[in-house]
Amino acid sequence: MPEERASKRYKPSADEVVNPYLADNQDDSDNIYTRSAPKKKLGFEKSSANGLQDAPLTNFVRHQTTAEQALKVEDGPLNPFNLKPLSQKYFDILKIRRDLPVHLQRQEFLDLYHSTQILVFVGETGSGKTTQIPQFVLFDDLPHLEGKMVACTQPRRVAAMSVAKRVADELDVNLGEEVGYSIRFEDNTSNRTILKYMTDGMLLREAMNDHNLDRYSCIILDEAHERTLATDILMGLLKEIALRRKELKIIIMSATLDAQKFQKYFHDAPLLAVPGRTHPVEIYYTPEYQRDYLEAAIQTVLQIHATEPSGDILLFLTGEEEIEDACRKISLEADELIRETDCGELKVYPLYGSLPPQQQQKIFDPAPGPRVKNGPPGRKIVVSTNIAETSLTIDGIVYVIDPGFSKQKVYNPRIRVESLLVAPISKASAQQRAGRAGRTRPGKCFRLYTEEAFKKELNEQSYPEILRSNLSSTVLELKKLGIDDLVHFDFMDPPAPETMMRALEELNYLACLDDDGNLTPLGRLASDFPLDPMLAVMLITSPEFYCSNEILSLTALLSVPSIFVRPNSARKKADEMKMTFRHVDGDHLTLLNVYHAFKSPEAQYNPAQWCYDHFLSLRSLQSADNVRLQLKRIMEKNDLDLISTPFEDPNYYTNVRRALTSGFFMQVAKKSSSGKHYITVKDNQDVLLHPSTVLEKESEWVVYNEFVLTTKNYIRTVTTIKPEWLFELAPAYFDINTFKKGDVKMSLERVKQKMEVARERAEKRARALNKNGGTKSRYT
DNA sequence: GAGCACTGC
Repeated sequence: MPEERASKRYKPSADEVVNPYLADNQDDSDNIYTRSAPKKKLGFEKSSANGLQDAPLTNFVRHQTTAEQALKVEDGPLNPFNLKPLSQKYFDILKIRRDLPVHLQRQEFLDLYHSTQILVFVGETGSGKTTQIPQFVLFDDLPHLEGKMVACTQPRRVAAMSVAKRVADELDVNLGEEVGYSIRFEDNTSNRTILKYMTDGMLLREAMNDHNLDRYSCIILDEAHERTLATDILMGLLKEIALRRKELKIIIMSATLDAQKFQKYFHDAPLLAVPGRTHPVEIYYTPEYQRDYLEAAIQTVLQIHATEPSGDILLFLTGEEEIEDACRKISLEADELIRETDCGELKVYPLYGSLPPQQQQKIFDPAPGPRVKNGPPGRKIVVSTNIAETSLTIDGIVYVIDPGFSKQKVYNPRIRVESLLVAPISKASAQQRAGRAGRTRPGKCFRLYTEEAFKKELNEQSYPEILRSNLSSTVLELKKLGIDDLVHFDFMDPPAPETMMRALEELNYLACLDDDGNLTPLGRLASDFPLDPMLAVMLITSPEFYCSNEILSLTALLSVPSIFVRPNSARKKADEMKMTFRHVDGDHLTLLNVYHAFKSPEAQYNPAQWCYDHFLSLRSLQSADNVRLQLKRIMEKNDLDLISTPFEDPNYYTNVRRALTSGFFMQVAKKSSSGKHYITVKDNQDVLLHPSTVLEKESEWVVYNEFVLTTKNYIRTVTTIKPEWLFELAPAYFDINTFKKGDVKMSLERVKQKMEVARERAEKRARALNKNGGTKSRYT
């Protein structure tokens, strides 16, 4: 079988990593990113903010320090950042740190860092870049002298938290003081903080209110190769900020693969590459195309178990159902294998995002021991989605099986639908997967496709998220970030024009942007909420419908994973339980009912038990509570009233439905004349109500929360509305002249006529009433 | 009569 080393170890030579242009022209002002600001000598003669007169850093000159200087200070005895004596634990960790590959290149890093405003840094797994580089920067940037901070972004919350904790230990400070982290719902920093780990989304949020990110002297974007939406926007933004703030330093950190693309994007920024520390992984390909990759995967598992030395297996599949199915089959076949041969026990663990945390934890259980004394040891196999590719690391994996597929989000701007499709992975992904076999010792990766297919059919990189998403939120954010000219915004990968047009159009209908594309007051308000624009607009306008408390709850519920649990073993019971919360007018109102029940004293007495009994997800309900609180604070900050229609008022639920319509008028469907399906308004797509709905089939007009494209076109989470509301609440969108001829248009015309007649009658009645003096409910 | 790859504010 053909072989290939998955993890190459290399150290780039100097001419590979140093851009000659920059090296020769360090002070050339033509290069906009070369820093040539005067170097200040920053002594401590005067009393500095921290009173560090005898501080170990006294002789450090900002942006002129050397590795040697830093090493000496690191050796103690005083902590340079809080002047306390350094602990034994600190020195123990220091030894390990000095052993990391990145340590050898500290001076090289500083030289490059001094020479440029923007630096691209490439470090493979195990190089120590995430923990060490920000510290290298700290000793050179001395942000505390300027009242600034160094920021390091991560795509995931757990990473931001755990790395911050690690680095706080390494610097011998308390987490939240000199070193802290900031993620949604939790800001663990203080006025002493000089190094802040944070999610990329969090930094983007900060940029919305601080366009120059003035509180930072250096910004490090880590894991940039993952190309999250937030990282992509931040890169474009930082490219602009760099022009306005010549003294700001920027480091883009990435795994090897597309470093050149980053360099090129940042005006040929210099590159520093540091090797990683992983074990070699042998790659095996199948000699021919595998029609049934699931079957091939199972056979490979059994073959490894029967013939390979001990070591755990990681198998990548695409989704929950496929994984559960594979786990069952593997267990059955393994039992048979054990009966027939003398091989060890095989323990099978599924792993995917929606698995309850206790079950996710099980993957870390050690592999089973031998069945008989002196027999072959047992083995564990983890069958996982992409979650094991980046988010979760399992030590002890020696064998990886990669069928070459994953579920990927795709966006179709024409019908404005995001959906999940099973598609071939990229070469970069395949390499990442293979790398999972070499974390603790040399490993093997079995690719269930041919080498030819790998070379010719797989894309180099996965498509960045920005090319696969609905961008209405992003466009609103960009506008709030002060980017007026979106067409000329320098995206690393510009999204499809149609996607941008769709987003602008949607925001215009929502009155978040005016006809010239400028942010309206409503748009500015909406951008303050971490929500999809439609949800934000619904929430902001809800006080007008006397139900902002209810819409606040509903918005939170729609922003978290499904609160309904439906175990395979008890589907019927779960469905029955759901029906006890049912509101006939639809799923949104049913969600609200569940939430209210959850908040009742009876449920709060023992929420875990209550949720279990009612087939509800405690995790989702709690996170909805969390989101609700955050949104509530933003509402209060913006003086948006929190009000309810009295529950006894007949309009209680009607008001909620009207508020819902005011945000989701673009997601309305009407029953077809045959009554067999629904048609989406304006897009004229044939859709079906999702089988999970509690809605009765008679409803003529509905709003829906999601369009899901699976085996069929479904609309999910649906509630009935009155078509009259559409003209009343979104007259610009429901301009009959803009509709294509057909079913929907005809119905809308009839509704409009009826409304005319009713209006005339009402006027007559009103004139009569006025004479006699009438009353009106204030809640409609 | 079905499903929820994974993140993030």
